[in-house]
Amino acid sequence: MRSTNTKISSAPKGGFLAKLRAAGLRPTRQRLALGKLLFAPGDRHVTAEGLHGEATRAGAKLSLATVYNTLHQFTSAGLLRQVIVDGEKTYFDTNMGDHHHFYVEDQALLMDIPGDTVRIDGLPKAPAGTEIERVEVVVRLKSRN
Amino acid sequence: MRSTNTKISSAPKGGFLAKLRAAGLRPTRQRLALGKLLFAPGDRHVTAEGLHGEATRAGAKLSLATVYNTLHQFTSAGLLRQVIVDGEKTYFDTNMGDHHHFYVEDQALLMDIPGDTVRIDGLPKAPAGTEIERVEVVVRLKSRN
DNA sequence: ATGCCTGCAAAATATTTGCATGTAA
DNA sequence: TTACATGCAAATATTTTGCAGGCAT
Repeated sequence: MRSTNTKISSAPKGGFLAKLRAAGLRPTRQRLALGKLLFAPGDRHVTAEGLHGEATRAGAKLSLATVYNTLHQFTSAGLLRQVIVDGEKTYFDTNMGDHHHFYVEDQALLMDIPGDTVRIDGLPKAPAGTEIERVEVVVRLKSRN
Repeated sequence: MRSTNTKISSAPKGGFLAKLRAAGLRPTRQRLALGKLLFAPGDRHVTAEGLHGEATRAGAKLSLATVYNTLHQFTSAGLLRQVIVDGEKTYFDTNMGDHHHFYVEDQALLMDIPGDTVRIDGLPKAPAGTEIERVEVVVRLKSRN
């Protein structure tokens, strides 16, 4: 590495650094850069590739593989949730609350639906030997031409 | 090709051949072999790789790419539906009726939930400029150890 | 100082496409 | 016969892993 004078411990993102440590993840330059992008605004939906692009444009130097690894680490640590809607790309959601999703297929655009307004009735009980982990609702949309 | 004496038009699968023609798809050896596997029993869930394995074991000679292409063609023709639950693999479902899914994550096992018993209330209306195409419910299960 | 953990290059896996070739009309 | 659609090899896209080396302790 050329020049690593960057101070890391200068209290950058409020609780985020604490969250990282609690999860046993070291606050590296890469983690902090991605964390800043992910947790700064409100809720976000990102793909690995999209986030890598953002980070790169913001001047961070990291590989796409690191973005994948970091997203999965954040997910294991309970900071992100994985959303499966597309088959091609995996989305990660910063909204950890109970909620569902709108997905506009022709724009590959993902939006939250607040969870507490939605009620699902009439589900059969889980098959023998299994238990329910989560119920996910995806409302697929197409944009009106 | 070595020996192509196989008669194709000997009325093999009841309505399936007619369906193919209606969709503008020629009843080739490969299509018929896959169609037979897909539409013979009751409802099925397959992956491209799984179906390719079955077909090969049954003695058909075709490449995995052809299986992918055929599955997509059947989907466009309205004979199959694509189900997205896993991110890694794409599943195809022969059940075209309105229904939902159980998905056992640790076994990559997909099961139908009859659609007409499930009721979903409290969904917000579709965002401006879009309309609802389909509402999908996936109940994620884990097997009890 | 040192050993665990990180980050990335390279590999693995999944899917799509371009074109030589077979097939239905 | 002939044009068009098909099926597969090769290319592409996405994600995971093994290990050299950086970092917190």
